[in-house]
Amino acid sequence: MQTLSTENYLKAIYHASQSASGTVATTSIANKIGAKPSSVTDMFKKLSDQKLVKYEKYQGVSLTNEGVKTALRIVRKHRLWESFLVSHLNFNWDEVHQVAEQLEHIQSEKLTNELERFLDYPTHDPHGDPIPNRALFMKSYNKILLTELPLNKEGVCVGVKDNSSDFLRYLDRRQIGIGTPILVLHREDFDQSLHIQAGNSTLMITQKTAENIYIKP
Amino acid sequence: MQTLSTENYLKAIYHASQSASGTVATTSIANKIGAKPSSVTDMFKKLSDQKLVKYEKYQGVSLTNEGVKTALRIVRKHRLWESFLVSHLNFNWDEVHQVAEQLEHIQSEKLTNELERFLDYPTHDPHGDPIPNRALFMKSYNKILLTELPLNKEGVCVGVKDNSSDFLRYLDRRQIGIGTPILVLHREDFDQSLHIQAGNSTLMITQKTAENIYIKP
DNA sequence: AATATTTTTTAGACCAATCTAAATTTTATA
DNA sequence: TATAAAATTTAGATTGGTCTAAAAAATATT
Repeated sequence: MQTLSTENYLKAIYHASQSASGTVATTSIANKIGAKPSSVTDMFKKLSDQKLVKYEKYQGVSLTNEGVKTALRIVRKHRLWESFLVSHLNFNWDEVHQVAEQLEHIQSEKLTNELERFLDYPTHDPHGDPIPNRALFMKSYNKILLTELPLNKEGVCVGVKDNSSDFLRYLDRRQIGIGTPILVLHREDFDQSLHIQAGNSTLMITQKTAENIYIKP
Repeated sequence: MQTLSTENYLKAIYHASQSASGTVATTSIANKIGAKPSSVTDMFKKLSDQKLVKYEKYQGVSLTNEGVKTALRIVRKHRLWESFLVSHLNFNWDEVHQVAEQLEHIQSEKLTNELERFLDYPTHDPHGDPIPNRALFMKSYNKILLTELPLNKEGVCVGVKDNSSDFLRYLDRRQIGIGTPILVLHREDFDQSLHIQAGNSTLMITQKTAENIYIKP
C-alpha cells in the first residue's frame, strides 16, 4: 500500500524515464515534485527498500517491473478521470490536470474499472495520451511532431507534448485540438516558423509551438 | 485549508452533534475516528486554534459556525459521490461508503458543482440522507422511525439510521429499500417485533431492525 | 461526603515526510 | 589531469499526526 507521496514519486519517475532514457537523476525528480534533492534521496531509499526502484548511490533510479506497474495504475486513473471531467463535467482540457492529480490517488479497483466502463473504454485522454487498460497495456499512436510533417502532407493533431494551461488555451484560441486536420503550407527557413492550414483556417505558428504538437500523418 | 485528518475530525464531530445534543465528548470521537483519546484532545486544540470548534478542557467540543460550514461541505461531497457511484457506476448502497470517504476530500468547487449538475441536483443520497446544496442548505424529510409508525397506517421507507454494510445487505435480501411502501400489520407485545408488509411481501422484523429504518408516514 | 471509577489531559516518544547545512562524489573545464 | 563546479548524499532538525504511560479532573458509587 503506497502513500500519497510515494505514488507521486513513482509517477514522476515514470514520466521522467519516458522522455529521457537510462536512469533518472535526483534533481530532475526534485524539480518535478517541487522538493529538495535531499528529500528525493530519502525517498529513493524508501522506494528501493520496497523494491519499486533500482537505486545506486549517485547513479539515479530506474523503476522495477513492480514500480512500473504501480506507476501505470496511477496514470490509468489520472487519464480516466481527465476523460470523465471533460466528457461529462464540462471541464476544458486545460483545467483537468489539477483535479486529476487528486483523483488519481483514490483506491478502489471497482471504481476505476466501472469508470472505464461508464466512459466506454476510452483509449486516449483529452490531451491525446494513451490510457492503460485493465491489464495496464496501452498503445500510443504512431505519431510525429508537427515540425517533422512534410510540406503539403495532411496529418491530424493527436496530442500535445506540453500540457500546460497556457499552451492548451493558446491552441484553443487558434482552434487547434485533438482531431484537427493539419497541413503544412510553408516552412520559413529563417526561423522555422510554419504556415499551416488547421481545420478551415490558415495561420502561422512558431517552431516552439510546432514541436509541442503531435501529428498522425 | 484543511488536512485530511482535520476534515475527518470535523465530519465526526458534526455527525456526533447531530445525534446527541450539547457538546461532543472526547471518547465518542475517539471511537468514531479510531484514535486514542489523547490524540483527539490534541486535535481538539488544533481545531480550536483555527476557530472551527469551541473547546474547553474536560468539557468536550462543539462546532463553530465556520466549523459547521466546513463539515457540511464535506458531507455534501460525500453524499453527491455516493449518489454518483450508485446511479452511474453500478455500486450497491452498501458498497459506496468506503470510496466516498476518499472522494469527499477532493478539493475543487467546480468538480463538486458540476457533479451536482450532472446528477441533476439530487436532494438525497442512496441511504436517504439529505444532500446539502451549494449554499449548504438541506432539508430532511419529516421522518419517523418504523417503531413509531401506527398499525395499518401506510408509510414509505425514506432512509436508514444504521449505514453498515451488514444492515444494508440484510435489507436488500428482504427487498426493503428507499421508496419501499411499508405497512405495520401487527406489533408483538412480547418482544416488540413487527409483522409488516413491505412492497408486495409480508415479513417479520425485529425491534432492532425497525428502529433503524426511517419512514415518511 | 469520601472513595472508586471513568474520562480527559499532559508529557514525552515515534514515524513519515520534509527541510537546511555540511560533506562527499561525480562531472565539466581550464 | 588537476581543479572548479555541479550534483548528490548525510546528519541533524522540524512538523503533523499519532502513540503510551502517568497525572489530573469529572462522575459514579458506597
